[in-house]
Formats: sequence, C-alpha cells, structure tokens
Amino acid sequence: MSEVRTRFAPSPTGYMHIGNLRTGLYAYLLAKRYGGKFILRIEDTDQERYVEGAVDVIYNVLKITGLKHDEGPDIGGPYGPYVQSERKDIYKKYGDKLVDLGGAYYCFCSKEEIADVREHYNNGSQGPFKYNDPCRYLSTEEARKRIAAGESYVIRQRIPDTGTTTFEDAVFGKITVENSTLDESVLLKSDGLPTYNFANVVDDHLMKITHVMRGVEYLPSTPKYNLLYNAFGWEIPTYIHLPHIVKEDGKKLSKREGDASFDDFYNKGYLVDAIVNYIALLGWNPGTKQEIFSLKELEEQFSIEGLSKSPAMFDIKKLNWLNGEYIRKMPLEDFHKMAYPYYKKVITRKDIDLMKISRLLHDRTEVFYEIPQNIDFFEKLPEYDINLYVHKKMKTNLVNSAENLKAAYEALKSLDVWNEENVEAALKGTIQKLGVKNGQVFWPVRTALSGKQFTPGGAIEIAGVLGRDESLRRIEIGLKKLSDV
RNA sequence: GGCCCCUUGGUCAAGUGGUUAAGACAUCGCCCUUUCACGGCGGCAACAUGGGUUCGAAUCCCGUAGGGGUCACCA
Repeated sequence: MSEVRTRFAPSPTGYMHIGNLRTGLYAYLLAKRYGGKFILRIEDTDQERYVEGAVDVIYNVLKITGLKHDEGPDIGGPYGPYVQSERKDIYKKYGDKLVDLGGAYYCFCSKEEIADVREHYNNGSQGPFKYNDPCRYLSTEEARKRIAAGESYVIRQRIPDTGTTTFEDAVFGKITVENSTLDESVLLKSDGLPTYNFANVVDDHLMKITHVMRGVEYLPSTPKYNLLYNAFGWEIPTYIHLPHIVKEDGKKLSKREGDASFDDFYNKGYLVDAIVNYIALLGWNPGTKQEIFSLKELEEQFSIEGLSKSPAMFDIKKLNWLNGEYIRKMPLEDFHKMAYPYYKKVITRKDIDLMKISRLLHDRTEVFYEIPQNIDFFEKLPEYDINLYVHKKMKTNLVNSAENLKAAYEALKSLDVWNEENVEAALKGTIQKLGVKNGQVFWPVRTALSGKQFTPGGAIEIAGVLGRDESLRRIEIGLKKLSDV
C-alpha cells in the first residue's frame, strides 16, 4: 500500500464542534497508525460565513490536543496551498476540464429563476424537487461564447439520467443509489469559488489523500463524488463515514447550550487528555477492555474495524468519570496549579494553605468547576442548622455532641503546637478519655468546623487548614449553638 | 415525501451461526472509614418487532416500526 494520507478539512466557522474534532482525531490516528501523513486543509470557500480569527481557533485546538499535522497552511507542504480560497485558479482549471470530459456543463440560470421554479413545484406528488436545467442541453461552444461575453455562470455536475452508482464505504459497506435521485449540483459558484463537493474531490486528489474521513451527512452525496472521480479518471480514495455524536435526547449537540464545542469543555476545566480519550471512544472500540488511552496509545491501536456505524450519545457522566481518572493520575503539583484559579474564586483569606486543600481535593475532584462549592466553607463558616449535629450512624445527638465537642475543645485549646498530628492526638485522647466511639467526637468537631454535611477531608484535616484561632472560634460558635437548645 | 443509513441494558459498547450475551459509565447494596470522595466486593439491567432460512440465529434473508441523514451558488 502506498503511504496513507489523511486530511482534516474544517471550515473556519469560529469554533470546533466536538464531532468535528473527533473526525480530525480519527483522521490523525489513522495516519499515525500506518506511519502516514496528516494534512490540514482549510475549507473557506463560503465567503458569507467567513469569520475573522476562526483559522486560529483551528490551529489552537490542534495544538493543545496534540494533533500535529504534517502539512498545512501554516507549515506548508508539497501540495499547497492548503487554503481553498487560494486555490481558485486550480478549481477553475479543473472545472473547465470536467466540462470537456463531459462530467459537467455551464449553467446560466440565476438563483432567482431556480428558486421560482422550486417554489411552484408540487413537492408532494411528484417526489423530490430536481431542477431540470435547460442549460444542460447547451453546447459547450455556445456556452463558452456566452461566458466570453461576460455572462455570469456556474458549472454544474452532469449526472446520467439512468443507471446506478455504487460506492464502498469502510464502515457502512457497499451502497448503491439510482442516478435519477441525484441532483445536478453546482460545482463552481458564480463567484468563481468551488462548492464543497467539487473542492473536496479536486483537493483530495491533488493532495493525494488516500482515506477520506467525514461525517455521515455526506453519505448520500458520495455517489456524486464517484461520478466526479470517474469522469476525471482519478483513483477513488477509501471513504470512511463517521456517525454523528448526539445529545441525550438524540438531538444534535448545540452551540447554544454550550455542549458542542471543544472550547466549551476546555473552558469548564476538563482536561484535554480526558476529552480526547473520551471522544476517541465515542464511536470507536479498541476490541479490548482498555478504557484509558493516551494519544500515543491511540495512535498505536486505532483501527478502522473498530469504528461503529450507529450514532453515539455524548454521556457527560462518563466524561466526568474519565476526567476524574486523569485528575487522580496527575502529580499533586499539577493539580494544584490547575485548581488554584478555582480556589481564588471563593478563598481570599491569606492564612489558608491552599496546598493543603489540594491534598484534600486531589482524589476527590472529578471536574474542576465543582471545587468552589466544595471548599467555600474554609473561607467563611456558613449558617447551619443545629440538627446537623445529629447523625444516626455516628450515634450523635444534640446532647452528646455538646458534651463531646466541649471536651474536644478543651483538649485542642491546650495544644502548644497546632498541626494535624497534634490535633489528631488531642482528639483521639478525648475519645479515649470519654470512652466513646470515634465518630461521636469527630462528627461534632467536623460539623462545628465546617457547618456542612459533607466536606473534603475530616475534622483533623480541616482543623489543619483552618489553623488554631479559626478552628477554636468555630468550635466556640458550635458550642454556643448547642447550649442554646 | 423520495433516496440513503442506523437499531444489543439508561449510556458507550464486545459479539460475525452453537457464549451462563463481555467490559466500562451510571444506578443500587455491602465493605473500608471521623462525613464525603477514593478504593474493594456484589446486584439490577439488553439483542426494536414480525416472518423466514437452519438441527441451531443477536449474528443470514424479507417485511414492519422507530430514529437519523440528505434533497442549497453551506460545508
């Protein structure tokens, strides 16, 4: 087999849809798996949708996800330019050539004319609308005369009236359609730029792309590509159509709800490796029970056979779990660095050692954005209901909580040096002296210190973070609450 | 509506004529434990449906239903 060459051909729309990223990921993985090349091509043929700075978004996502391309607009390559708007002349040349080869024709109908015909078309009884273009019967000579005279035109693909077209897809298998159901779509627009259909075929051929990866939405139009390749006499690449990624309700991931783009997740604090790992598994199965994959491992194990053909629902719960796995695997220092901004959102006190909090949170954090609500009590003791002291399993009630908390308070107060070791010794000592269960002291102390039902870390750790003065102050508040009963 | 595609637990999915139909997430329970989380153990839970073919079907064929896509001078 000749060198595998895949491409990622996003449109600069300003954001990177997660499904699109996955397509790019798979294209990248396939190339790497076979020691081939991964090419980046910018599909900016739609001038109306052009967004300033959108290309940078693409470079940026590729860079932080580690999908390094071997050829592209920014780094060049032997088959450039890699931006479609800079290839205008090429498309024009091949468009004319295709007309000569009989695979297309010039059309002078205006958008308005066609829209008018479409509007008066009775869609119900006669099947789908198909434009019967009078221009398809024009001779090429006559058409070129009109073009020379300055008439505006487009180039349309010529589709045989009869017969069928069959193509092979690596994941969906053999697909055959009637030519009569195919529309004679525009290949070269009146602004001189190609449509997606045409630009793709020309570029993929010229750039020697061997495997074309794209979403299933292109499946129905693929026969037209084959017709094009055949008309040119070009070799047809391997098609690999990928099913969509959908939401829980089966609907598309939407930009509006902030669950569609890579940035949405990245900005929420999801780890890049976790996102990549997760989407790799959404639609691809390694054939083993492995769930955690580094990019490197994916590069080694990716295979076309593992691709599935049914749509996959994006399950945020599993992404969260994976993210948690990655968080736990990262070094404490890295975790601290990433968690820091989230600490600053709720903690302003200077006497708190944030590193201590990192140690508490490292194993307990699944997603970074949940951090503030979990640690806000360090900053300020929240108002809490006195019944928080009552815990059935810990065997605590208002009465023994008051007693035990008081005893713990005395023990803690007499500590010379305030550190976790000593706090623990004091508390354990209290437990022994009182002859009660661990929880009967720890629970009320933790409650007094945090004012919360659940906290990262227990009484000892929290006391360690809070320090002597604040800890004792909070316990005093707790004692007062309990004595008011 | 025409055409094309898809259909194994709530979700991702293994499975390619003979399996007790994997595994993971979620969920539930238990253990660990000073709460929570982590970790460990265990449970619940699936072949859309109707016909064939076959000794035997999640696997092959046909129909039905449901879902998705597509029918632009957007990609």
